[in-house]
Formats: sequence, C-alpha cells, structure tokens
Amino acid sequence: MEHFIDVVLPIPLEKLFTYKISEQESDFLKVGMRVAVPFGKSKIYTALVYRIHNSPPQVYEPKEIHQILDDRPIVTAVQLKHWQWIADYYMCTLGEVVRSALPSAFLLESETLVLPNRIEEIDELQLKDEEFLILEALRHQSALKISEIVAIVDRKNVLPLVNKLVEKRAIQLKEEIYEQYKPKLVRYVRLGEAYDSEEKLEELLNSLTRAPKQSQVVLSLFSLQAKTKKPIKVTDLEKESGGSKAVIKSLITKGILDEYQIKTDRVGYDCSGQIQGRLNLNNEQKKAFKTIQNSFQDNKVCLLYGVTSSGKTEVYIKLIEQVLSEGKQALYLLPEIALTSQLINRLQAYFGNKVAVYHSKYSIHERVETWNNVLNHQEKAQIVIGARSALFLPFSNLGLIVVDEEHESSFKQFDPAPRYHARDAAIVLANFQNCKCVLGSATPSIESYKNAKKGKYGLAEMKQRYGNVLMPAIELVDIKEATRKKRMKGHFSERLQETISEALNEGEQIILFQNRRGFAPIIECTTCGHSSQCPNCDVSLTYHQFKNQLRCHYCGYHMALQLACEACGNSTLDKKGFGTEQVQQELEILFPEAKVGRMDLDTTRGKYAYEKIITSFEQQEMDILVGTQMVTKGLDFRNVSLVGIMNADSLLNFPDYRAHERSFQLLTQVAGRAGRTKKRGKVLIQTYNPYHQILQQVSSTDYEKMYEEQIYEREQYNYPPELRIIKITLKDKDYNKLNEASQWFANSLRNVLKDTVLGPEFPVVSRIRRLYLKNIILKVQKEKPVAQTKNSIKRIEKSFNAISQYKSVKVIYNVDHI
DNA sequence: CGTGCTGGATCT
DNA sequence: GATCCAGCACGA
Repeated sequence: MEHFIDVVLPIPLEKLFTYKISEQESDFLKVGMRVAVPFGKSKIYTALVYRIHNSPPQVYEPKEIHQILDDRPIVTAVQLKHWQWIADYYMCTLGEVVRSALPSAFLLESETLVLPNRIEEIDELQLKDEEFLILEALRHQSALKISEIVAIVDRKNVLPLVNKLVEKRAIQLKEEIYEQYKPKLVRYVRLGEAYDSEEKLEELLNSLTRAPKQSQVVLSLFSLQAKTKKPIKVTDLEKESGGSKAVIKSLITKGILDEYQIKTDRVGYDCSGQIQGRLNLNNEQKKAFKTIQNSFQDNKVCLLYGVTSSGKTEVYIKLIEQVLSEGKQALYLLPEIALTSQLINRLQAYFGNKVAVYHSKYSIHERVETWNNVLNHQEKAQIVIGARSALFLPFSNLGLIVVDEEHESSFKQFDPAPRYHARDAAIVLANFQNCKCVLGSATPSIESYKNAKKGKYGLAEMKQRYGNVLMPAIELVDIKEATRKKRMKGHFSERLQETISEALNEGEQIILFQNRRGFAPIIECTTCGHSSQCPNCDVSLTYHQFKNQLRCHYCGYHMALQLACEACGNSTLDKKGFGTEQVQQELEILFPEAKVGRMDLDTTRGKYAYEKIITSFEQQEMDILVGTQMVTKGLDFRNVSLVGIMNADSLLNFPDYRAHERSFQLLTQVAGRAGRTKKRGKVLIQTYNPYHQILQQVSSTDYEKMYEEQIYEREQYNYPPELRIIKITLKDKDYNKLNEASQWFANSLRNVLKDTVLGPEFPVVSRIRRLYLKNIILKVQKEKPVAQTKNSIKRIEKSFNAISQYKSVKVIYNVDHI
C-alpha cells in the first residue's frame, strides 16, 4: 500500500498539497508535525501535516517529502480545528493562519547558496563584467547567498545571471535549510580535575605568584563558590575578579580551569524575589468573583465591568489561582500597548516563574521556547500573558482565558491576513477547549455590553475604585472662546497652564495626552499652499523632527526636509497640525524648570525603550509625560494628580461609526490615570465643543447613557452590533481598471445580496504603495447564516478571477471590520 | 538584435 | 509567497 500526507503550506493558497511518504514515515508521522517539502522548481518549505492517508492523487504524480522536522506533533488537534475556524470565519487560507500562528523560527525556508565550480577551467574572457565580479567574490568566500550577490552586482533580479553562470559551469547551486532555533548555551567554569586536593591547590597558588591576574581569578572563583554553591558562570567570574577574558582563557588552556556549557532557558524568570502572600479581595471584588463563577457554572462567558483602578487584576489573579489548582493552564490576553512590565511584574510577584510572556517584542528563539514549554505543559508556562498571537499557543489543558481591555480595537488584526479579532477568536477557542472565558474592561465595547445585557454573557460589575479612591474630577475647557479672544499660548489654555503650575508646585506629576491621528504635523508652504506628497501613496508626508525628515506612514517613504517649497520655490514653509513633539516643545518654553518626557511610536522603538520611559517617570525623574494612546493603558502611576487632554475634538470628528464609542473609552481611560491614591485627581479636557454629548457623558462618567445612545444610533443607521460588516478591498495599480473591476464586483454582489451591498467607494487614503484602493461594504444581518453569504462572495470572486483583465486585481476580505 | 522588466501561470 | 517564462519596450 502506498502512503501519502496532505500538508498545509504557509502561503496564501486554499489547497492542501499531497506528498508521498514511505511505510516507515507513515508509521512515524503524526498530524501536527512539521515536514520539509520541495515546492516549485527548487525551493524547500516547511509544511504542517494535516492528514495521513492512502489514497493517491488522481491527476498528478506527488513528490516525496524532503525530511521530517519533528519527533512529535508541535500543534494539537484542537489548535488545527481552531485555526480552521479562523480561516473560514475571517475568509483567509489555513496557510495564512499557520504563517502567523507558528513562531517564525519554526518555519524554515531553504536558501539558495552559490558555490564555485573548481573542477572546470573557466575561460575568463567569455565572462561578462558582472559574472566576473561574482566569481571574483567566490574566490574569497566559499559560498554566497543570493542576497549577497544582489549586493555585489547592485541589481534587483540576479537569477538570470546566476542561471547563465550555471550554464557556463562556472558555479553550482545548493539548497540549504537552516534550523533557526538554537538552544542558548551559557559557559561555566570550575577548577580543573588535577587540582582537587589541598596540596595540589597550595602548589597551584604558589606557582601563580608571578601571575597576579591569574591568581586573582582563581581566588575569586573560590570566593564565588563559597558564596553561591552553584555552578559559576564565566561572565560572573569575569566580573568578580576584574580579570579579562584573555586571563580566563589562558587558565583554561593551561588546564587549571575547566570550561563546560549548560543549555539554559531564554525565557527564565529569576524568582529569587519574594512570592507575595495570599491575596485578599475587598467586598466588591469578592462579589464580582462570585458572579463570574456563577456564570462559569452556566458555561457562559462573563464580562467584568470595573471602573478604572477598581482592582480587576486581583480578581483575575484569584480566577487564575483557581484554575491552576485544578492543574490547568491559563491565558491572559492584552492588547500590545497594555502589556506593560508593571502588570507582568505583578503577576510574577504572585505566581513566580509559572508566568510566561509571549508577544512581538520577544525574539524568535524566546517564542519557540515558550511554545515548547506550553506544549509540554511545563511548570513555567502555566500562565501565559501575551498579545493576540498568544492565542495560537499549543495549550493542551486550558482552564481559563482572560481578555483584558476587551474593548480595545487593536485586538483586531488589520494586516496581513488572518484579519481576526482576538477577543472573538478567544471565545471560540474557549468553546473548543471547554474552558472558561472572562472579558474585562473599564469601558466595555458596545457589543460585549449588549451581550451581557441580553444575558448571553454573565455580567460582573465593580463601581468603586480600589481603596475607595474618588473618581477624578473632570473639567471641560472651552478653547473656542479662548482662541477667539487670543488667550491661548500655543495649544495651552490659561486654565490648563494654571493647573499644570499648581500641580508642579505641589510636586505632583502630570500626563498630557495628544492624539496623533488626524493631527500629524504637515509642512505646508504659506505662499502656494503646497505640501509634500508621498510618491507612492495618496497622503501628505508628515514631519519628523527627530531625524529632520518627511515621512510617509503608509509605505515608509522618506526624504530630507527641503528648505524651499518644491512647487513655488519660496522658503515660506510652515508647520501645520501638531503632535506630541510640538506639545513637548511648547511645554519647555512655558515651564522651563519642569522635566518633560515624551512617549509615542518614535520614542518607544526597541525592546526596552518603553520600559525606560515608564520607569523614569515612575521614579519621578520627569514631571510631565506627553504621550499618545500609549499612556492610556494599564499604567499605574502613584503620583499623577493631573491629566490633560490637549484636544478632544480630533477624536470625536473621526469619520467612523465607532468614533464616539472610542472617544468615550479613550477619554475615560486617560482620565483614569489621574489620582490613583488618596488625593482626588483632576482631568482637564480641552475642546472646541464642550457641549458635545460624548464629552458630557465622559465628564459625568455615565457609561450607561453613552451605551443607550450609541445602541440607538447603531440600530437607526444599520451598524454593528446589530449586523455584521464585511469589507472587501480591491487593489490595482491601474486606476481605470480598478474602477471597472470594483463596479463589476459590487454589481454581482448586489444581484445576490441585494441592498446589503454598499459602494464601491474610495477610502480616505485612496492609494497606498502605488496601488489604488476601493472598498465594498457588506452589511449582513446577524440572524442570517453568515457562511452562506461568504459562499456567495467566494463564488463571485471565482467568476471575477475568470475575467482575464481583472485577474491582476487583488481582493482582500476583512470580516467584522472595525 | 540583445537586454531587462512586467504580468501571469503554477506550485502537489 | 516565490519563481519561471513569455512578451515586449528600449537602446545602439
């Protein structure tokens, strides 16, 4: 009997691919293992085994696999089921889900290596200049990567060139796969075996009298050993003795010291610190805890609605503690920006090294280790705290999923596929894993609150701040009047300046929030009104003071700031709009004695940049912190008494049905940063529109009213949660073709789905990376089976792709588009 | 006529 | 997604 496997390849193709395997391989292989397979002409890819069977494919001769990469499955059956659900629901391929689910170190790809062919004699006169360059380089290096060749000849497409050289028998090609993951080894030292007796030691020290550095190292080794009784790291010895690497090395070569290596964990956490004792919940927290447990009994998801700093984390900790005691794993999901070391430290202080962290700032190696720890049900990965991608870890015995800051729209992946919503996918996963799920927020999303009100979810509420701290006093400052009367200093109203100096005098800290969206600093010519546009996208370039550059936020295009206007040549360039940088500058003029820090995308690049800013603010090295969205989330600063919102209108006027909901959430969250201790905090919101209903609701902290109003509006104008939105984006570099194609697509949809189809329309930014975009919006009734609608869409896409002129048009689906 | 780029088909 | 191949625009 013949044996075959169907595998998933991490590429955007619907189909599974069938390969031939031997009898032994068929015995060994299990679903969920990785195999390396040849794909296309020469490449080797990593694929995931999806099915093992005996039915040969009808229409082609399958290739054999290249090698087996695992000795046991690294993906569980439940995971595959969940991934399939994501692929179906969010209309993408299983391959795309696999690509984003597996840590990239698991997905090896072959790389073509170019080797010289030393046997053949090459007639150099027959070679072109570029070919000669490559051979010249190969004289010094044993092998070249394709990317290195690109650098040598300075050309994009080098493959024809390489093929020519293969033809001329000047070079050979080789496909090499790299195991990207390497265990981390740490070097340790101990005294050589020859010196284990007292006399020998005497002898040794005497012999080293003429080498003071070396004897110092040996003495340090003794003292370290006496102190810790543990193996001694080379790095520690270096530090302790003050000796250089060379000194230690010479001791090792002499055989006085013995070097050895131990495989260590990158993701280890040093829990030598104290583990906190039992946690006591206050009455309100106890009540919430009970309510959550009751809804778990009914197998319901539970929404925990607790105002800012009401102590939700303690409730989560209690819940986690409970599932741990049942021997199960727990997953704590947070949006990326809320994943702060503050929170991680709190959990680690409580659960010690049972906590593993998983998110994008961790290296690919660290991610593989966490993956394996979860798979093996290791002690140190009982609790995983992570961003949305942690949802894909191989849990085998999951007991609880916590989705904190449930309302955050960044839980929805936007690009690339799979465009999934982590909160919704988590609820489905909880269902598949037969585990509990709790959603938490101080400002629940409209849809979750609705589900809770309808009784689909349980609802636990906490309305008091922890320790009975008062909610901050929120004050709206009308800057329309102030602007008219010319009472503004830059972006600061008199009232805001006053309160800032008051707080500064009291020695308290201040957070200022400036929403960047829609307010990017643009350089505009005051003579002709021209502003620099991105050559690839339909947007103005924004100014970055940091590098004195103009940059495009969509494609990364950048250019140096010009001194004169490109259009009219005048040097009348002016900054328009304002971002955090400008606020910071103005502060330095208004309050020269205050230390001002800034936190936004520019200042938080790099793994620890974010932590640095937070710690330095925490330790009160700064008085004022200016920031974007980042300052709103989960940060707990004791000494902040004032929060200022520079301009609330840019939020409210965002052209999006969620703008009001989001403004409410954002403003409430920022306001929650103020006054987390005994003293009542103060929040100032500057606005042109102080009578706006959302601002009124924020200042009276009336979530209920906001909810009622928004639900009413959404019902009136047909928006979620009443119905589901599917956004279809078409992309092409030809403007006319795109128009035609999108019209065709929309018309075909309309034939089947009638008036639920809106568009096609150009989005606000109608061209990105040289591609024009057009959107078609579908509003699907919640009651209707959504699978049916998706089938219709897929059918239409098929006939669309059958039209040869439309083939180049890319189609992108975004289900539950936010 | 050769060279280099682009669009489209294909991958098991 | 990557790659190969056909078709074609461009320069001497």
